[in-house]
Amino acid sequence: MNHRDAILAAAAGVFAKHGFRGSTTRRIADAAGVNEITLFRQFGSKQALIHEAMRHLTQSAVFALLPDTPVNPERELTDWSESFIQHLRLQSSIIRKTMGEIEERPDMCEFATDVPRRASNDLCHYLTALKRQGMATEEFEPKTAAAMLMGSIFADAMGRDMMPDVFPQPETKAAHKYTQLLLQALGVENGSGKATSKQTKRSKQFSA
Amino acid sequence: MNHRDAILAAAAGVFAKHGFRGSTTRRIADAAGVNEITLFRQFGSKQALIHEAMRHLTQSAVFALLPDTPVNPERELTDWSESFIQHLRLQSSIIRKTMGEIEERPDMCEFATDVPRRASNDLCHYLTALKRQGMATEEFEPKTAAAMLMGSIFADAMGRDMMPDVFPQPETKAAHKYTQLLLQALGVENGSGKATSKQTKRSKQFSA
DNA sequence: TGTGTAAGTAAGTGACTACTTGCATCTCTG
DNA sequence: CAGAGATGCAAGTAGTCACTTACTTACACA
Repeated sequence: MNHRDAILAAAAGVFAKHGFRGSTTRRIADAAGVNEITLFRQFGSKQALIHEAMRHLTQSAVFALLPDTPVNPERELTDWSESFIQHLRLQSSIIRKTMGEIEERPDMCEFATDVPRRASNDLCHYLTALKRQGMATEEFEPKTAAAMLMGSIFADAMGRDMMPDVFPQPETKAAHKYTQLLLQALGVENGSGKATSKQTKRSKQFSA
Repeated sequence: MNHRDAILAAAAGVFAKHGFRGSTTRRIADAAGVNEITLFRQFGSKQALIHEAMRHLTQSAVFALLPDTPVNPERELTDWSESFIQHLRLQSSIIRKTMGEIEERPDMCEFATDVPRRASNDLCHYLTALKRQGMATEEFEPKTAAAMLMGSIFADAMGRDMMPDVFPQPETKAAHKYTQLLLQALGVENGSGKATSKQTKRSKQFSA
């Protein structure tokens, strides 16, 4: 691996563990297996290095796309939700650090908001299309519905390790459950069959 | 104000702004209008002081209670949601800092999880009662529904100032909108009678 | 008046921090 | 082989941090 890339990866890792203040140049250099001075020669300053590491990280973030026109809402939305929650869980440390430090370092804001912004945009478009195509029998605001699904997923990804008893079990089904409950609110029929099939209004996926 | 209380309040304020590492004893002492040495004589160490300040803070946190037996779900849940979101917004700085540092300082965990734990418990009980009383026509898991409502509110309180365009407008109605959408998912009849779909219903006025 | 307690002042300690300088070493390329 | 650029090493700078020591002041109470 390139020295430069090793340093960037190390910086991201150390930042995820210790935040900005805790990311000493010594720690980053040790993690990268590189002399501390190399950091300064390559990036100029600690701030520039971490800035660069964050940009590098957010640029490489990808997750599932939603189709332009809904076909099987339950499956499409569940796939998306699971991909989204997985991304948030993998990055949970770094997200928590960034959120905690955003008031002191507003320059980080663009990196922190990039992913959720794109996600919200995609989801809103999808929900609007759902509505326009008459696949939802209930009235709803796409933005509110999108904020609810994303918020549930976000809170789960951030909070479950701290208080597992507050979130639905098992962890692996949580995104699916949030998605189903949201579709229930929108009055979207249970999509286990073909999309154009039945007209029933209730979905009882939670019978226990 | 007592010197001790002034120091505790100052510590909480400085922590909310700068986090643990950024909460230097000098900053806290200045904010409290007290000599730096007084901190150490009163609390022994910086860590003990901040620990004490956090305990002091969480103990004084109160928000709206849900009734044991639901009467007017929309109003009761909306009141609760609004009180909860208001609490989270007021404490958003301190919550973000605590979340960001919880991996480095697990001893803070109990303070961070105390409020949401209590909230989740209350909400789950309420939703279970709703179900037991047959006030919800749809099937649902109380824990999933509770996690969704709390998650939406939490994400809104944490994220709106960073990306206002992602959340429903206006800010003051957001908690109400999340609550309504959740009730829609549970199949709880709309108390205000302005929903376009589904059975509209009788008066909701019941309490003073 | 004497005593105990909480607070302030002054000075300093050792550890850590970002960052710099000077010089030696290595590797790649022409 | 020669030169250039990247890297390492040793040492150091100026600053901050939590925390300590030794001494002084202010005040309450008996």
